[in-house]
Amino acid sequence: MQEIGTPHPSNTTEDIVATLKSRIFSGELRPGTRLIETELSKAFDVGRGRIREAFRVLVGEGHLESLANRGVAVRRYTRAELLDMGRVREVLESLAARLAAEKPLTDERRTALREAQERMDAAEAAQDLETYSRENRAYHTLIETIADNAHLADLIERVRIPYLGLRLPRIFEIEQMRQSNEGHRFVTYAILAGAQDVAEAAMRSHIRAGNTHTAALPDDVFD
Amino acid sequence: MQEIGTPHPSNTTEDIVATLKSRIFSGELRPGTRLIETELSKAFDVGRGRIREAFRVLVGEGHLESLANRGVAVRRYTRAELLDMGRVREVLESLAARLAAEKPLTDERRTALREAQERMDAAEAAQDLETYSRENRAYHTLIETIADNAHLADLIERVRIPYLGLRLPRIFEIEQMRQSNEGHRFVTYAILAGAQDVAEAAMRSHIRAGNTHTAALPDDVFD
DNA sequence: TCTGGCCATTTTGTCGACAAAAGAAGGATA
DNA sequence: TATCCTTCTTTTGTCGACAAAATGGCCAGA
Repeated sequence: MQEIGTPHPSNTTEDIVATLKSRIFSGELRPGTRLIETELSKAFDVGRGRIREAFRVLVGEGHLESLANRGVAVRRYTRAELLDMGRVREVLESLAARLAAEKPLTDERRTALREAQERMDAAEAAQDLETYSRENRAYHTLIETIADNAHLADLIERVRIPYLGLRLPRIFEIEQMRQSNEGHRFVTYAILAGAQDVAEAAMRSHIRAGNTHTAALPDDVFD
Repeated sequence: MQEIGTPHPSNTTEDIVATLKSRIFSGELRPGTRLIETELSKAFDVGRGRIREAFRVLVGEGHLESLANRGVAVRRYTRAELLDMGRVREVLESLAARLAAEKPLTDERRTALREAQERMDAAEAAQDLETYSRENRAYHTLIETIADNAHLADLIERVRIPYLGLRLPRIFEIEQMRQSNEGHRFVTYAILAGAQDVAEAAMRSHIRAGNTHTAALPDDVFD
């Protein structure tokens, strides 16, 4: 028996996709975690078919991997894959920086960019790794927004996620944070000045520096 | 009644995905074409559910778009989107060229690359647009193979497809072909010489030239 | 106590059936 | 003749049920 006006549970496939994705992003669902259809079916109060379809979308997007008669699991990454993705991320984020520098900036956006930089500077000064990490993420997203290229944002999402999914021992040590933020300042000023080549180059070396740390990750991160 | 040893039609979801994708690639299924579940269900001799799951994968990969109570259709692209993708493609293919130049090349690969270039040269000399177009595709694929970065190849596929799906009036005019192949020669020699920066820059301007033509496409291509 | 095979349980893969939504056809009214 | 409304058909969205595969536990034999 069904409530009037709610012919079917209102959790649409897209809702489920979005929810699952955010759980993967947040690291709540760690790489390798197997997703059980019946479980989620009950949790979302929805037929198994809908869960399955949501799974397929995520597989297509590359966030889940399917396991042949064993359903799906949150995608895992080898060190080599992570490094491969790092190289790609380098050029994608650099392009975002270039495009951002290309656009004529509105006053709102100039302000937003400056404030984002100031928040990172403050976190650096306070040596608050947690806040810095969050603001760092927001900063890169802001640049993608300014770059205004939907495809680029999609692809970047695809090479950025696993960094969040992995439980890294300590993503940023204090000294790394200092170097990272110095990179940000170059990028910020270049974008504000409309210096496209500089923005691109600065972002590239900024990301590359991050990748160097990835390469040095201990083996037990890849469980 | 079912044959022994074939408990279910052997068309797996992945098979269906692959088939559909190749039809989209080849242009047999043009952008905007609506895909009917029951139709494909009969064609593949498979339940509708499996077709649906295949659809979802393709949606996740970005090759199909879903239409809210009207199923899915082959993804369409506006001119603006195509240009956005062009910018992204620029940096991705350039990275592929750089990575290819980075790798120590085996003799087989040196030969393969030289021969690919020679085939394009021959097509250029013969003014055979059809062959050149096919060899051009193979050439870029070869570079991706040499670059040996699975993620990169995936992402490139995602920004390359629509060019093939669109029925362009004439992708290459003779003069365009000549310019395009000159670009290829730079890239080829740079990779053979291990000149990473040159390879990257040459590929970038090669792709950019192609994008210029995209920008000049007539409106009626976007039906 | 360890090893190996057998059985119960869980979980996935698949289909067919039903209901809702969209689209097409045809008729009535102005 | 044009427009709107009412069917009727097509197509999608959803679920539950069944079969195959994998998993885990149990017991027997060494």
